[in-house]
Amino acid sequence: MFTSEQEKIRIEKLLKIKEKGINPYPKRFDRTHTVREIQEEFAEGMHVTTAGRLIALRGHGKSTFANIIDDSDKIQLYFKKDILNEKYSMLELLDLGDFIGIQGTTFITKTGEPTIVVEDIILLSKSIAPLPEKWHGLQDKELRYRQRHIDFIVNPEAKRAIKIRSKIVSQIRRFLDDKGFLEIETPILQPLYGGAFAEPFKTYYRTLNRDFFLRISDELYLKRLICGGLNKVYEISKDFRNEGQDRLHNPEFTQLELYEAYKDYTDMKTLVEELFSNLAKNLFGTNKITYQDLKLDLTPPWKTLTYFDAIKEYTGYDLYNADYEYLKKTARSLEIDIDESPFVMGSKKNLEQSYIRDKLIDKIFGDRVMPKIEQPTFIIDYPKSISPLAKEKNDNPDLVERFEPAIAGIEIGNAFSELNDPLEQEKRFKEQMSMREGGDKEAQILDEDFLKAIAVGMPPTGGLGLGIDRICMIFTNSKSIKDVISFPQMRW
RNA sequence: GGGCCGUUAACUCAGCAGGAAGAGUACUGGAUUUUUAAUCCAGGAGUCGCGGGUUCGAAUCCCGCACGGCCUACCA
Repeated sequence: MFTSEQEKIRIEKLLKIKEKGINPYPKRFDRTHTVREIQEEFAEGMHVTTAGRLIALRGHGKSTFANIIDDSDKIQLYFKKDILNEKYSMLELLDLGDFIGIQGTTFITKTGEPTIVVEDIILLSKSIAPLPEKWHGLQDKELRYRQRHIDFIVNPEAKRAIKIRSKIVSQIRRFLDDKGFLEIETPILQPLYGGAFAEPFKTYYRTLNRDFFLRISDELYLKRLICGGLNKVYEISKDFRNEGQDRLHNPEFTQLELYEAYKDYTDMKTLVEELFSNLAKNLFGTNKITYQDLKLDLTPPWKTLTYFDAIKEYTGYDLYNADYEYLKKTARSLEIDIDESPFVMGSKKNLEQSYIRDKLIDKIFGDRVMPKIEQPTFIIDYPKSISPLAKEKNDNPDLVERFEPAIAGIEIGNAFSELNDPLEQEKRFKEQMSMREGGDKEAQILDEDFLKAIAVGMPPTGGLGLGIDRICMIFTNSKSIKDVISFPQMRW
């Protein structure tokens, strides 16, 4: 296991330490200060006891400089033989990567560096496997994702993204809790999967002798809670989709879903705006952030653009009443490879013409419109056929009360005025089922338990889903979703 | 699924008109009591991703495979 030259050398040192009667892995260590506290409160002459990982050693014979790092804060240590006496030889048994505890007194060197002159030293944990090179760190992306702990040690940016993510999630909880929402956990293992268009991961539950699915969405269970009289509910947790991976998709990802009774999608818009500027202010103290090369302003109100106006604005084509032949022509002129798309080829299958049409429009939207929307924008009023859980618009039954917030070309969520008419919902499910029979593997499945729940009665309800990973990408300026996931999915 | 690129020391990388495996960091030994990418001297460290082929000779050329990255496709 530990076979490299350097590992063997370190193991020899470890044995030597044990021979000397020193425990290389003691149980605990009391600090008077963390490294951060020392840096923040720094004054010359402080007596401190602190600990951290040794990351640099500069020996000068009878004196040695070192740096320790704790969390993300560093400090310089100064070891002198005539202060430490026989303990100075302890340095010979230390390696970069070891955890040490020290007691000493602060001072400033002649070059101006806050430093601790060490009066006592204790080994807290011996490191066997060496850390990567100090200038370049760990560059290899495969190693960074597979050995994420090392990535976090040597690449401060990697750790920063994960820390900001934690703050975002806890701030979202605080924001919603303060508004009186209840956080509720619903099943991850589900006998049926619903609430989104996606292929699921499948598993098997022995006791019940049947297949289960990892959820693709939390939607239908949360809405059953609304039917049950819980008026403001949310859930933050993993959903799973058995699909491709790229810079915006990981097979398991974190969603916030929330539902609020007596509200509609316009209320959800306000909530999104409020949440984002709350996050921005708490994290950075400003609504203006930079993502990649884009300067973004999250200040409410955000721009609102209808789905078809957005298509017109970014492609130049008005597709609202376009027939299928015109759409195909448009798709080709936009260089969208429609022959590759099973839905477009669906004309060969037994699918509704209008459904194929709307799927194709949505492909044009996803490929050529969404990526171009830079500033925070609500895209509203989606076609009904691709929104089977949303309420129709009053003035146009072909469209629904739905929006997707877009930032920096990234779709970060989805919201509707939730459909609560059981008969209409049943009709929409049946349409989905016939699309499924026609070959659309992602069409939604009729969920009788859900239908029965809204048949008992669901109040008017606004619902919202937000992709937590993508929000974290925006706020941490990460180009890939992998950078905001502690352990991204890799082949084993 | 497709395309392009990558895989050489613990890390970052060179070497690829085929001819004895290299550098920096890290490591080992020595010198050095204010350095901070410390410095100076000496040294050790490799299944060149795996398998096959061509060749007198392959890290280098050819084929296959594995893993990864980027792009693309699929995908709310």
